[in-house]
Amino acid sequence: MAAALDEFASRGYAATRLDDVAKRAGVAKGTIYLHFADKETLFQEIVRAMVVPIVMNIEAPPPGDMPTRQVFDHLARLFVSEVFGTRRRAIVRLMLTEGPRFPALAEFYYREVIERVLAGLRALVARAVARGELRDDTLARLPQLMVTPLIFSVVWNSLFERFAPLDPAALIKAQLDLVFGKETQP
Amino acid sequence: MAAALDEFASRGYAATRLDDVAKRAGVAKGTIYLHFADKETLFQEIVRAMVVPIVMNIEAPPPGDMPTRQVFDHLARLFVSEVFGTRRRAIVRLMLTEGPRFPALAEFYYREVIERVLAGLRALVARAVARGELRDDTLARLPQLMVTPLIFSVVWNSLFERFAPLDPAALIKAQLDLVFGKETQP
Amino acid sequence: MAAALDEFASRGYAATRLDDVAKRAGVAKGTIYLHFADKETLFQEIVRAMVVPIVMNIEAPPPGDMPTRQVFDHLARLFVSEVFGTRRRAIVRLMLTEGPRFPALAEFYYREVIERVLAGLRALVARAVARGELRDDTLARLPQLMVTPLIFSVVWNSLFERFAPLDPAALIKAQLDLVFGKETQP
Amino acid sequence: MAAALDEFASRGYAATRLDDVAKRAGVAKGTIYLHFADKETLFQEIVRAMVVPIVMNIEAPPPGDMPTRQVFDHLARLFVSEVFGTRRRAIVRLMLTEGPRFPALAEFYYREVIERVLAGLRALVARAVARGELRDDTLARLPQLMVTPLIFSVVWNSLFERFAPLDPAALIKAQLDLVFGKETQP
DNA sequence: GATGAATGAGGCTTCATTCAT
DNA sequence: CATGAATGAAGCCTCATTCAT
Repeated sequence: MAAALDEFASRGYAATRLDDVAKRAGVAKGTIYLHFADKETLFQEIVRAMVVPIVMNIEAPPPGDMPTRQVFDHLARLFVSEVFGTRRRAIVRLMLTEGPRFPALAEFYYREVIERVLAGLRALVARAVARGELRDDTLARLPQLMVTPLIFSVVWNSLFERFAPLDPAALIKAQLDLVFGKETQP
Repeated sequence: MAAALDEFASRGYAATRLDDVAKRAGVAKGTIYLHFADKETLFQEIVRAMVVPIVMNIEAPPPGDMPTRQVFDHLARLFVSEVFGTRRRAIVRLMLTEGPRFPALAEFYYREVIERVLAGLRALVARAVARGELRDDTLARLPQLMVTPLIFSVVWNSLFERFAPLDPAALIKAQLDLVFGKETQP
Repeated sequence: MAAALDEFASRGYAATRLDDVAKRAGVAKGTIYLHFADKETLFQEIVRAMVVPIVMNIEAPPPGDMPTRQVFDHLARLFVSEVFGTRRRAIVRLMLTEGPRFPALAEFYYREVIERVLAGLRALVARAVARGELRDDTLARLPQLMVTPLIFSVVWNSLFERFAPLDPAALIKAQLDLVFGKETQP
Repeated sequence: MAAALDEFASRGYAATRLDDVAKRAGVAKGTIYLHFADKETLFQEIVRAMVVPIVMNIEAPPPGDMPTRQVFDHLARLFVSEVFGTRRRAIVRLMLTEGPRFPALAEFYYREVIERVLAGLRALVARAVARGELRDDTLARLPQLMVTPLIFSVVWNSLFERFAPLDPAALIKAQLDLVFGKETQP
C-alpha cells in the first residue's frame, strides 16, 4: 500500500501502472491481486485506510481552560507536522485531484472526515463565542473558513511549490489572527 | 475546443477519449489532429487559451475614490459570476487536478495568471493600508489569503456539492468581513 | 469471420487467441474490435450468422407427388453435401461442444434452427403417414429419430475419424431403410 | 477427482479453475499437484478412470435363450439408469465436447470403450441374425445405429433440456422398434 | 504430506495515432 | 480539409504452477 500510495501520488490514478507499484513494492504483479480486487479497489482502499487516522486528533475535546485560539494553534501545528509534513499530504492531494472521478470515495471522505471535522470546528467556534473570544457567529455557519488556508496550501504547493513555496503554518496563523485578532504575545 | 473542455472537465485528462471529444464536436477523430499535435497538446492549448481571459479583470485599476473593501467585493462578484458560475470553473478545477501532472502547464499558469493576480492583490492591499483601511501588512506578505475562499469553494464543490453545496459568495464575503471588519451598511 | 471460424473450430472457444484470428485474417488485433464488442460476441455472431442458412432448405415444401422416402433421401444428401462436406460442419460441431457454455447461443439455436427443423420433420412424417408410407406415428412424436444419424456422424467423426471414419450418407440411408423399409430399387 | 469432475462438467476444461476444484474438494490448491502432474493430466486421468467402468456391462454375454430384443432393452435400461441418470453422463458429455482437443484421450476412449462396445454390438447383431430376429445385416456393418439415440440424447439434453427435454428411454425404445419391429406385448 | 502465498507468462481489451481516400 | 478504418503498443487481470514452511 505504501508503494501504491507513492505511485498514485506522483503520477495520479490513471497514469499509475500496477507493474510499477509491484516493482516498487518488490513483489510480482499478481501479488497485488491477492489483496485487492482491482486497481480501483486498491486506490480506494489506500485512501480510505489512510484518511481515517487523519481525523482522529481534532475530535479530542480541548483542555477546559485553554484559550480557543491556542486550541486552533495546536491543531494547525498538528496538521502541519502530521499531515502536511508527511506522506499523508499525498492522501489529501489525491482526494482533491481524484475525488471527482471516484464519487464513492468522495462520499466516504465526506462522511468519515469532513462531517466530523466540520462538527469539531463548529464545537470549537461555539466554545469561543461562549467564552467571549469571538464576537459573532459567522464562523459557526461557515466553519470551513478555519481550514481554507490548509487546503489552499496543499493545492498551492502541489502546483507552484517550485516557483513560490507557501508556508502553511504562516498562512493558517495569519488566518487565525484575522479571526481572533492579532496575537499580542506570540 | 469547447467539446474537449467539456470532456476533460467531466472525466479528467487521462480518462478522456478523443473519440468522445470528436463525437461531441461533431467531427471525425482525425480532424482533431489537423489542429493539435496530440492529446497532451490539445489539453494544454485549451487550458492556456481559456485561462488568460480569466485574469484580465483584476488588472484594471480601481476607481480612485472607491473603498478598497468595495473593490474586493466587486472582484469577488466578478469571480462568482464570470468564473464560478460558468464553464470557466472547469478550467480552474482542471488546473488544480491535472496541474501536478503537467508541469509546463502549471508554470504557464503561474506566470500568466498567478503572478499577475498576486501582484494585483498586493497592490490593492497596499492601497488599503495607505488609505488606513487595513491596520497591518500581513496581507501584503500573504495576499493569497484574499483568494483562499475562492479556490476552496471550487475544490469543495467539485467533491461535496452533492452533500453540502458551499456558496462561494458567502464564503468570500465572510473572509472580507474578517479582513476589513464586519460591514456596517451592506 | 471466416478466420475466426477456422480458429474456433480447430481449437475451441477458450483456446482460441484473438491474436491468431487477426493474424489469419491478415488484420491487426484491434481491427476485430471495430466489428465485435469482444471475443464472446465474435463467437456468437459467427455461429448465429452461419447457423441460419443451414436451416433454409428443409422448409421448402416437397413436390406433391414425390415419395416421402425420396424427400428424406434428398434432404440427407443435402446435409451431407452442404453441411457435412463443408466448413459448416464446424458450426454444427461448435454448437455441440460450446453450446453448453453459451446458454444464449443454445437458445438462439433452438429457436432458429431446431424448432424449425423439428416442425419440418413432423410435417414430413405426417405426410408420409397420410400417404400410407409409414404405419404408425412414433416418428411424429420423436422426429429426432430422423436426424440422429446426422448428429451422430458429426460427433463420431470429430472424435474418431482418424481411427474409423463414419460415412454419414451410409448411416442415414440405413436409418431411412429402418424407417421406410429396405429400398427395393436403390 | 469427484470435485474436478463436477467442475469440468459444468464449465468445460478450459474454463475450470483449479482454485475452484480445490475449494470444492476441501483441499489446498497445491495438494492437487501432489497427485496430478498438471491440469491436463488431471482431466485425462478423471475421464480415463471413470470411462472404463461404463463399458463393463455390455461385454457380459447375454443368457442363451433371451430374445436379442430383450437383451438390447436391458442394455438400454442399463445405460439410462447407470449412465444417463448419474454423474457418469457428464463423462460422456465431456468426451464429446473436449475430446477433439485431447487426441490422446479420444484415442484412449476409442480403444478402451468404443471398440469394445462396437464389438459387443456386432456380436449381438450377429446373434439376432442367427436367431432369425433380424432380416439383414446392415446393422452388422453399422452397429452404431444401435446407439445413436443414446449419444443423441446426451447431446440434445446438454443443449436443449431447458426447452424440450428428451427422454432417452423413449428414443432408444423407438429405435429398437424400428430395428426389431414394433413390440406386440410390451 | 499438505498448505497457500507468490509468481509471471499470456490473453483480452483500449485508445492515441496514422494515413489512404 | 476532412474522414474514419486500421493499427499495435500498452496495461489490466487471470490462473496454472511453484515452493518455502
